[in-house]
This record gives sequence, C-alpha cells and structure tokens, in this order.
Amino acid sequence: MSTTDTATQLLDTAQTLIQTRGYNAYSYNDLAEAVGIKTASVHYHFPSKADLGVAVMARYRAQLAASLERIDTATTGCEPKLRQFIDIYRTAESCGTMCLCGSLAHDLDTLPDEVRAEVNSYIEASTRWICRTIEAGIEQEGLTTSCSPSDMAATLVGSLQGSLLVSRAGGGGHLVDAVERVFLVTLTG
Amino acid sequence: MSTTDTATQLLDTAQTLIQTRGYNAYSYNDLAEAVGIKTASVHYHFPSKADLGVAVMARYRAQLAASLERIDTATTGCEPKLRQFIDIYRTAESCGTMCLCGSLAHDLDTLPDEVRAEVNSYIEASTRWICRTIEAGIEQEGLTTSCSPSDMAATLVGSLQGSLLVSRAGGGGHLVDAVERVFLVTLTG
DNA sequence: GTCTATAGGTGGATAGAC
DNA sequence: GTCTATCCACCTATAGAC
Repeated sequence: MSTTDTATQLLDTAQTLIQTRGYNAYSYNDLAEAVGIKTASVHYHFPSKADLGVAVMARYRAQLAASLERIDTATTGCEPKLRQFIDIYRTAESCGTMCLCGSLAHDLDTLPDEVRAEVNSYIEASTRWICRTIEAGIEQEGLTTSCSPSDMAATLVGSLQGSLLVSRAGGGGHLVDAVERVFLVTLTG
Repeated sequence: MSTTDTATQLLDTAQTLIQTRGYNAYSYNDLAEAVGIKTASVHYHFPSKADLGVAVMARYRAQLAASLERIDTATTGCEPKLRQFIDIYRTAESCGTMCLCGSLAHDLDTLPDEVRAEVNSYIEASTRWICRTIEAGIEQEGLTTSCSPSDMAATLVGSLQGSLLVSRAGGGGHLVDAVERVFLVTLTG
C-alpha cells in the first residue's frame, strides 16, 4: 500500500483540525473535503463524531506513552529527559498548533463523556511521568529542587500547554524556549 | 435602576459562556434564554456575533488595565505586585473557568479579525506589565533573577493561562498555587 | 467503501409589526 | 426594545443504491 488508508487519513485530518480550530469548529464536511470523499463515507469509518474524537485521542495518548518509554530507555538523567519532553511541545509550537489534549481540554464542557475521559488520562499520564522523573533525579543524582516534584510537574504541564495557547496569539515568540529556560533553572538552582 | 440593563446582562452572559464553553460553542439562543428575551432582541443590542465578541473583549481588556493600575498605585514591591496579578487567575480557577482571553486565543483561527486583534492586545498588555514590574524590582529592590525579565514574563503569562486550561481537566488541583510557588522561587532565588 | 438523497436540527441574521 | 415569522446555510446522521 503506497497510500495511507482512509481511516488513518481521517484520523490525521481530524487531529490537525482539532489542534488548529478546536473540536466545535470542525465538521464532517471539512474532513470529507480534505480526504476527497463524501460525509456519508466518513460516517462509515467513524459512525459519530464522538467515536472519531475517542479514536483520535486514544491514538494520541498511545503515542505519548511510546514517546515517554523511548525517552526512558534512550536517555539518562533528569534534565536531559525533561528537555526531550519539552521538545515534543516545541515541535507543536513551531507548527503553530495546540497540543491535541490541550485543545480538547478547552472544549471539555462540550465533549462527549468518553472523549473527556481520554483527555483526563492524558494529563494525568504526563504529570505523573514528570513527577517520577524529577523524583528519580533527586534520589539518584542528588538533585535539589526549591519546590515539590508534584508542584513542578503540575507547573510544567500547565506552562507548556499555556505556551502553545499563548504563542499563537502573542506575536509568535518562542514561548516554549522561555519556559524551558525558566523551568530548568528552577530545577537545578 | 435596581436591575442591570439588558446590554450588560448580555455581555456578562456571553463572557461566562465563552469562558466555559468557548466562542464556537455558544449561540445567540443561549444568550436569549439566559437573559429571558428572544434572539432577535439580542441582535438589536449586538447586530452580529463579531460585534458582541469585540465588545466583551474590549470590556475585559479595560478591566485588566484598571486592575493593573490599581495594583501599581496601591502596592509597592515586585513580589507583592505579582502576587496580586496571580490572584486574578486564582479567582478564575476557583470558578473553574478559563481566562476570557485564553479561551479566545484557543479559537483564534476561527475568530473575526477585530476580535483577534483584541486578544493580541490583551496578551501584550499583560506581558509588558509583568516585564516592567520585574525590571523595576531589579532596579529599585536589587532583585536578582536567573532569567531575563522578558523570559519570565512570557513564561508567567503562559503558565497561568495553561493552569486554567489544565486544572479543569486534571482532577481539580490548585495549579495556580503551584505556578505561584515555583515562579516566585525563581524570581527571588 | 463510496455514493446520492434526505431527514431533522440548529446556527446567525433580517423584516416588519407592536 | 421586544416580538413573530422567516430565510438560508450548515450541522450530524441515516437509508438504500451501486
């Protein structure tokens, strides 16, 4: 198969549209036009918008899990690991998009329950991993932090999501870079 | 007048709806029901949704300017001032809402141009004020910071916006508190 | 798997009476 | 200022042919 199958194309397109326009501002018609089929065919692959939302978020969450595992096996040291984590967000920022999860968090009150659950899981997985990574740094590298690991993990997740949110509005600065500089100073200072 | 006039009620309701559901997920019908009139009457006060969006953001931006001026006249010292600034976001977090500007930043690509301009102005005004406040602390209080004032200002704005975004999804933690602790340590450390 | 056709609902917006 | 009535565009979703 040289070309990607239709279901994957739909997932890709839906993800991009949610990240750039938000869950409530994209339609099955947008998807259909982008992929070159009709809306009825989209419903064949994903019966409802909720089904599609869950599928996109589930895939995104699996990708996060894979990324974190890859970092843990390929990299040693708290700071290098966190730098690689932050890199994920830098990529998004350079594309001018939100994190999929951050975008859906914004629309939380309007989401189907199943999608909302996926969003919560993603946030928790990110926060737990950062917290664990910092705790390991304290135990194994003698790292000293001025705040609790859980405070720092919560702050980092929020800061990175906020960076992607704000950098689209604020003149295109490199906000993720700034967060990285400030955060890593806090960590090692 | 014991009761608030209709236009103000509409502004209040629109602001709340945007903060909780987002720009693309609220309708003139939602407003009409909340205020107890019909949609045609809403159009009398605000001919188009873009007009209403601009009006809400302009008022919000004026309130920010007033808050910052009040802080500057009533409070001295970099850290106390920043604490009061952060308090604005803590209030929003306790209500479970986004900052109006942060919510609209998420919907930026789908907004009318005039609304988008208001969002940009709000972000810039916030960032400039923080930057100025930190610079004043350095000059007048001998404050030493480990990062540049502009880095720290950009980070703080992003972190606070992100906190409001994430705290709704992440089990209701006090993320603004965490940001405050981490940030002020960076500032004075 | 994809299509045409269509249903049923909701969106923003306008005209004109009161 | 508020109403009723209405327009048209778009939305999600389904039925049934190919």
